[in-house]
Amino acid sequence: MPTDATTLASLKKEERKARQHIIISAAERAYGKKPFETVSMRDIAKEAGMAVSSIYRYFPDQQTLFVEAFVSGTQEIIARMNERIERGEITDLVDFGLLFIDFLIENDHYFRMMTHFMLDGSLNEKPLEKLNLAARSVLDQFERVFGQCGTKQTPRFLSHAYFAALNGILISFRNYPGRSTSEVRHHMEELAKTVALSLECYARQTP
Amino acid sequence: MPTDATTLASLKKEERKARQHIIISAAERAYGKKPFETVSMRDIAKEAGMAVSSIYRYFPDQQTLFVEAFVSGTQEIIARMNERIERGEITDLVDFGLLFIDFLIENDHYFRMMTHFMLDGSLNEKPLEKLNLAARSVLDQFERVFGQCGTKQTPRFLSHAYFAALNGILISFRNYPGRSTSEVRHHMEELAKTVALSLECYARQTP
DNA sequence: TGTACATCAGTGAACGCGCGTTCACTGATGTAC
DNA sequence: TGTACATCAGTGAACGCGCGTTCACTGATGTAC
Repeated sequence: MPTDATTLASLKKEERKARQHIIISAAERAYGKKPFETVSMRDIAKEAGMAVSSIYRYFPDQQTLFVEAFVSGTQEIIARMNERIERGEITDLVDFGLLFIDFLIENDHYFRMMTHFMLDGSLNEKPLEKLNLAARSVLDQFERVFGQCGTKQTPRFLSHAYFAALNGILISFRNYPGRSTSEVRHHMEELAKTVALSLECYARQTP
Repeated sequence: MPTDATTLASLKKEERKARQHIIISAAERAYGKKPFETVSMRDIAKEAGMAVSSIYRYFPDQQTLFVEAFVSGTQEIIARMNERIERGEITDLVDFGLLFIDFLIENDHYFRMMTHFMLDGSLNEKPLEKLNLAARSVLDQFERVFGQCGTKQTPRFLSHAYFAALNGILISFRNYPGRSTSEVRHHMEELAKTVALSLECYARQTP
C-alpha cells in the first residue's frame, strides 16, 4: 500500500480508498466467474474474503459498486487503446475494431455489464453520470481513429455508427448456434472488418 | 373461438390452444407495461385475469412462456416486413432498416426480450431451437432485401452485418443522455441510414 | 330420467429460496490526561 | 506509565421481500348404464 500521505487524516483516506479498491477488484473477479446478473453481494464478499455487511462500509449500495467496477474496466480498455494508438500499432478502423472486439470477447463480464447498463433505465443520478463520462471517453478513442483515417466530416457521428455496429456484432452473434468459440470470434472479426471497410468507403465517397 | 373441429378430441385441443393464446397475449401486454426482466408470473396472471397456478396448466415453466411470447412478436415483425416488401414499398436497405428500427422502438418490450435471449446462455434445448428458427426467419427477410439490391456476393453475410449493426444502434443509444425520445429516434434513424449506405457502397465496390 | 363416476380447468395458500440490506455488537487502535 | 474514552473496521444473524413453482382442493361438464 504505497502512500505519500503527510497527515494522518489523508493516510486514513488513502487506506479507505485501498480497501474500496480491494472490493472493486474482488467484484470484477466475481463477475468473471459467472454471468453478471447472477452475481450477488454474497458472491463478491466471498471473493473479497470478508462479510457481506463489510462491503456496505465502503459502498452505499450494490448499484454504486457495480458502476465502480464497470468504470474500472472502462479505464482498462481505454488505457489499452491509448497505448496501442500511441505506439502507432493502430492506424486502421479495422485494427481498432478488432482490438475492441477482442477485448470484449476476452472480458465477457465487462461486455455484459455494458449491455446491462445500456438497457437499464433505472440508474441513480450520480452513478449514471459516471457511466456517461466513461462512455464518452470510449467514444473519444473511436473519434481519434476516425480523425487519423482522413475522414474530415462528422467523425463523431461515424464513431457512433462504428461503436454501435461493433456492440451489435458482439451481442447478436455471441450465442451463434452450433459454432465453437473460435468460430464465433472469427465470424465477429470478419463482420467488424466489413463494417469498418464499409464505413471507410462511405466516408471517402461523401465529400 | 372459431373452430372446424370434427371430433371432440380435436375440439378440446383447439380450446386448449385458444387458452394458451390468451395467456401469451396477456404476457405480451404485461411486458409492454414494464421492463421485461421485472415482469413476474404474478403480473402475467393478473393481466390474464386468472390465478398464477392456472398458467402452469398450459406452460411447464416461465421460460417456455417467455419464448412463446417472443416468437409471437417475431411473427408479427416478419408479417409486417413481408407485407411491405410484397407491396413494393421497400426496395432500399435504408427503408428496410428504418422499418426494423421503428418496429423495435415502438415495441420496446420485444426488443428487450430479444437482447435478453441473445445474452442468456442458459436456455433449454427446445425453447432454444424455437428461438433460433425465429432468428433465422428474420435474417431471411434481411437477405431478401440484400438480394433485391443487386448485391451478388454473400448476401447472408451482409445481412448479418446489417442486422447486427441495427441491433447495436438500438442498444447503444436507447438511453442517450439528455435527449428526448424523438431525438433518440432521429439519431438512430440517421445512424441506420449511414450504415445502410455504407454497406451498399462496400457491396458495390467489391466485385 | 336419474345416478355414479371420470375428467379437467381453475384456484388460494403455501413452500422454499435467494436476494439486498440493516442491526447490534466485538475488538483493535489511537488519543487525552 | 496507566487509565478512561473515542473511533471505526469488521462481523453473524436477522429482516423483509418477491420470486417461481407446487399442492390439495372445488366445481362444472360430460359419459355410462
